[in-house]
Amino acid sequence: MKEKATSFDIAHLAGVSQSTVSRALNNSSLVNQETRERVQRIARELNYKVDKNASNLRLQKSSTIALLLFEDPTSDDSMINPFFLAMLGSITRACAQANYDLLVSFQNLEDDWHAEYEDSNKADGIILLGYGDYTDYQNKVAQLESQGTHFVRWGAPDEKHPGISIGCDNFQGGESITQHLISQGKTTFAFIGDNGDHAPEFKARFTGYYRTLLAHGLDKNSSQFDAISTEDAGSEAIRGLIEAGELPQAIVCASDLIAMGALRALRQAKIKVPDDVAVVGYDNIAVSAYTTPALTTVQQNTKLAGELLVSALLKAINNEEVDDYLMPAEVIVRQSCGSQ
Amino acid sequence: MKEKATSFDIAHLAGVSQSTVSRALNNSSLVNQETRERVQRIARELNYKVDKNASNLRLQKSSTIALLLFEDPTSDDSMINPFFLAMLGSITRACAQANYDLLVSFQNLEDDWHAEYEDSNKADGIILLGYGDYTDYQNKVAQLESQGTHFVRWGAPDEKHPGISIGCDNFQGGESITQHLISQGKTTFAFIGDNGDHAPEFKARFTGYYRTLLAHGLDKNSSQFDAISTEDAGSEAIRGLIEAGELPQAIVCASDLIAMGALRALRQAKIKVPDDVAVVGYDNIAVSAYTTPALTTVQQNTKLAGELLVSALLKAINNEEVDDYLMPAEVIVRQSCGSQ
DNA sequence: CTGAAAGCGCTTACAG
DNA sequence: CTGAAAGCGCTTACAG
Repeated sequence: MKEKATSFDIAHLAGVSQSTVSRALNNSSLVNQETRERVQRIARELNYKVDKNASNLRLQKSSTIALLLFEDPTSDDSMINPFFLAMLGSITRACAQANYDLLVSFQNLEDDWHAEYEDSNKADGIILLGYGDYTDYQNKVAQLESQGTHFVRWGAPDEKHPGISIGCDNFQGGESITQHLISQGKTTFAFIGDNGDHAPEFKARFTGYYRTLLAHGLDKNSSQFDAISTEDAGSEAIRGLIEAGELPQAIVCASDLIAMGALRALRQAKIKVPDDVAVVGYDNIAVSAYTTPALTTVQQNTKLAGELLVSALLKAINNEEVDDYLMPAEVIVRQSCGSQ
Repeated sequence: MKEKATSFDIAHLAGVSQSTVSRALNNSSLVNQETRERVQRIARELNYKVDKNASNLRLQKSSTIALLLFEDPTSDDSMINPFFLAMLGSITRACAQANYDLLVSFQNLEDDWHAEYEDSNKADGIILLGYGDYTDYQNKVAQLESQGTHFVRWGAPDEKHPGISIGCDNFQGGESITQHLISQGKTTFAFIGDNGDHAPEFKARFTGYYRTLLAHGLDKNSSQFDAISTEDAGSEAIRGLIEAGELPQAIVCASDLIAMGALRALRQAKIKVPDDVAVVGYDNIAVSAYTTPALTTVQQNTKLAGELLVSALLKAINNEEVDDYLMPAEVIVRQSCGSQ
């Protein structure tokens, strides 16, 4: 393995000072064009690359963004929520476009919380995805804020949370999907998903759902069953619902993963979807188009979300004013709700 | 935003020299225990974190691994192959466990090829995932090798490729799935997927498929249709197959994505799977369990793959001897082949 | 347009 | 056990 070339090596070969090499490589207008071209040519020949550690140290920045993914503590360790994977993809692309590197870290509950990315100058800012344990999450966000760390979080704006948030309107998503079911003539409902303060996204979806029923005078025809965002929890909740007695006309699941489990449990119980009961999900993960029947769901635009998260963070890093942004959620109609 | 504390600030507060602070924080045994504890306490109070750029610069390493994902140039820009996303997840976990950071980069064809991660000291080594354009890929691998970069690639060992490879046995996977179909009594076959030198993984799967037919004297009963790894290509190929005339008893797809498209095209043509024709895929992506019928496919163990890639790279970085590794591929039987 | 010099914040060989 | 000093490889204010 060859020794790595430094700017001094190039300076020597080009017969100029090291300062001039640095200027030439940074395309400074201060340097003679002929000199600049010569230096750049030599740099290319030597396969020279600026040492990022040195340049970052000098410039006190890193051109790197850290992505922290907080997973649901109870979710299967080997499986990452497909929705976050999709987000990861779009964030990666957006970073590349902005010429930033992306440092990825999955935070498990057991891990030490290390938000040291910015403190240690490894990253100029942080994107937070997911909640993990919500109480824990709030502490972490508060800590980031108090340290003056630049960060953006995926989620709804919230007075309890400082910092910039980019999210998708879970309340409106809950409304829209419920509205769709009502317009299909459904009159009795069940909501499958946690509805507590520890799961704010699900709670907002539930609230949108419930308010819509209320507006139509259907709020008495609703039940709710707890479930975290896994298939197994969905199946479990459906078994509870079946045991509880009468089947509703429509089952609204707080996530696609829950809906997958619901479809499975219903199939096992020989209950036909959508003939006996309509089922809808939330997230529009890739799988949802392929279930039997294909799942009607609510889409969050992950491509746009990634772009917004990155551009908002970059603005924050440059100390520009940034507003929270709430994207609209869009109903994707497939077969599981009986519309088609 | 507060100024970041440096080791000098801590030295000042602790009444010791900056060298001692550095030693104390690195748990050097050279420092008095009482002093060490005092320094560490003050560091904690100030929320001090070692500046990674400075320490990396000094140590000439980065404790960071770069993951380069080469996508199929023709695949939909907004969609990342779910198989790679799964790999990404397991690599991220493995890195975290080894206390390495992970820099993620998606390389599009249009992008400049920049393997400068190690050259610029941003990463100590590189993991290559995917091929993109294969000819291009070979040049890049050769370039990495000639520069003495530490890298590991996902794929089969190959004399034409220098460097360490970790992969899954595509030849054996092709054999196993074909063997399974033959044991189900199938006697006529079609293979959907490219079979050229630009797609070595598909080619190996095809070769395993074909050799198995040959061994059973069934090689005359086989046709092959080109397709890259997308749904659309799969649908397109199936339409070609249908137009070509007689339907085989089994369709072997070179990837699950192709198989998805195949199922779609067959459904549109009112051809029943598995009653009229068996269909099998390759990869066991999450979606494959949810298609109708659920897809029989070949699994590559992504969790193990991620761990092996990371540990092999770490060994290479430490200049230890590393061997190529070829994982076995496992047939996952579901409904689409008619076995259940 | 160019060069000599300072300094970013660390780690560690050297001297005590 | 501790401190003073060198040096990792850059960028840029300063002087010319």
